[in-house]
Amino acid sequence: MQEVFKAIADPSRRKILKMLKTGSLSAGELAEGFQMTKGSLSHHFNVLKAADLVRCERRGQQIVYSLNTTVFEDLAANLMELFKVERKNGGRK
Amino acid sequence: MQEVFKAIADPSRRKILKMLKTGSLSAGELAEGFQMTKGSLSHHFNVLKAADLVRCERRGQQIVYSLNTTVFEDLAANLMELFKVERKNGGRK
DNA sequence: AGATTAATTTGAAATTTATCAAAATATCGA
DNA sequence: TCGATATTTTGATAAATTTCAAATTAATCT
Repeated sequence: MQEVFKAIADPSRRKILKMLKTGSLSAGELAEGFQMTKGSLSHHFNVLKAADLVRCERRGQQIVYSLNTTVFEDLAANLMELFKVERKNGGRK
Repeated sequence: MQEVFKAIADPSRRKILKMLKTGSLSAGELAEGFQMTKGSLSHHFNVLKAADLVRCERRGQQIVYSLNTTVFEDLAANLMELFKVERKNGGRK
């Protein structure tokens, strides 16, 4: 979970996540939204992957990234722990 | 909002927030939960204050910290933007 | 096989962050 | 006012992060 918090702490990475909200995009398509080099962006992809916030899949010559929303639930729960008062049953199964 | 994301990216700071969930605590009381020096902790307090996640108030010799939950709503909304699909009315007034 | 395109990895420089020890500030009580 | 206590601020250092340029890997096409 620490890796998730670290991942979303960077504005560029949050922008990547937002871009992926509407659907999968290749590394190149994502790069069009940024000034920085593809190499730098690739680093950010790695951080997002390490946090399991995105998945990637090779499709021919390109690598397609997509959002992994399952982590979001954990993040939301974890965030609740920081602020919300305990409930009898925190909504988990 | 960037400052909020940065603030919660650090485990020590998240621990501080959790400790304050149950109620206000002085800098010294908070320090008891950590190994690091009071100076280092004070730095973390500053980061949390900059993000407006905590408020502080001098009470005699000590300085008492408390959670500011109003930011939480903004954070939650901002987080939704990263993952959730848009709604007609995102719940804001 | 060689050339081209798409993306990642590596190595290095610049910046930021976390931490400590020591100095400074502020309040209280004798 | 002086001494003790609580906390912050400063200055320095070590570690992590961001970024670029260049080298590398992988797939496609002729």
